[in-house]
Amino acid sequence: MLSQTVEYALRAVCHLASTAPAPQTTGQIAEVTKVPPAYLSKVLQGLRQEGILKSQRGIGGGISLVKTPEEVTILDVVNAVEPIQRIRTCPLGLKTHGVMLCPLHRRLDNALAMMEDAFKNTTLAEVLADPNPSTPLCEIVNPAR
Amino acid sequence: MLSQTVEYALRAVCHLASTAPAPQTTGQIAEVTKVPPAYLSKVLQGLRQEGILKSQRGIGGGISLVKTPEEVTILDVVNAVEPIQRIRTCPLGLKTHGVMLCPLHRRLDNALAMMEDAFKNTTLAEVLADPNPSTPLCEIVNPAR
DNA sequence: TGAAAACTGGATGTCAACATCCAGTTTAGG
DNA sequence: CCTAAACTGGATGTTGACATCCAGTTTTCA
Repeated sequence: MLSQTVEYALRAVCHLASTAPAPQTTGQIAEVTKVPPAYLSKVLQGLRQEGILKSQRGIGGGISLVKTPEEVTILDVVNAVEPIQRIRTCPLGLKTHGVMLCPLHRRLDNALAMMEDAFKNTTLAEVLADPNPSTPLCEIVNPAR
Repeated sequence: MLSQTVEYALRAVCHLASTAPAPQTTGQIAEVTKVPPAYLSKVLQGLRQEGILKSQRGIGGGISLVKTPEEVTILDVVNAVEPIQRIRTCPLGLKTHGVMLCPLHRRLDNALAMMEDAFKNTTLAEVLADPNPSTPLCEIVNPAR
């Protein structure tokens, strides 16, 4: 449903949010998030080009968030990697474009809108602050057993 | 977000629902739904193998719904083509499996659940009965202008 | 200033989704 | 029983997502 690349990107920014504003190297992020390092490098490049992340070369460098975790939403990250394609005109290309989606596509787009909204209303800071026993990347803080 | 194949499958079953219980040939469906005929044939085969559609060979044959439009939901069709993958265990493979999703994946799965619910609560009959000026496959019945 | 750390960009490989084509099979109806 | 209609299954082609590798560039710090 959500692409693998989106999943990787979200893991990475969540980790960066948890260490913000300190930068992390691609290797560090890859290890924590369990994303293939070579591919993560490409994903992070994309996020940098979209203005979500910034990078610093050389010793002590790495990748960090451009904004604070409070200012970045899940939707920002999703849209930077693979924008949610809302259905705005009839996919069959009929002249009924504009607001006149047929009942089927109206419903499909409503579902997309719900998802978009949910993502728009969640910041990285909220994810980090969630009163959940596991940390954002799933390592147990308070094992139940 | 939703694959092209799911879109094609939904168009096809919507058309079949509108003509139910009369069968339609692959060619007829392809024309109305504007789906590549050769590919539609494969999609319909999949839906038949999943028990959503049935086929009849020979003159006068074609494809038709197994159940009535009232009994088939959008989710039935979506799941037959490309099941919605809920997040049930930690995608990082950490030992925190079960109900212990981290805040990030809990939110992603909630979004999937919302979509799943929306699809589960809409039958083909409801789509057809929608008080919308355009028919399920977008041809205008009452042009506004 | 030089060497190691770290990102950058391009080339390349793999695989599944999307798509097409056709020979074969089944069936209705004359 | 024969022919045209219609589905079926396999082979094949195309493209983009996922993934890897490496040579090149930038930067820090000793």
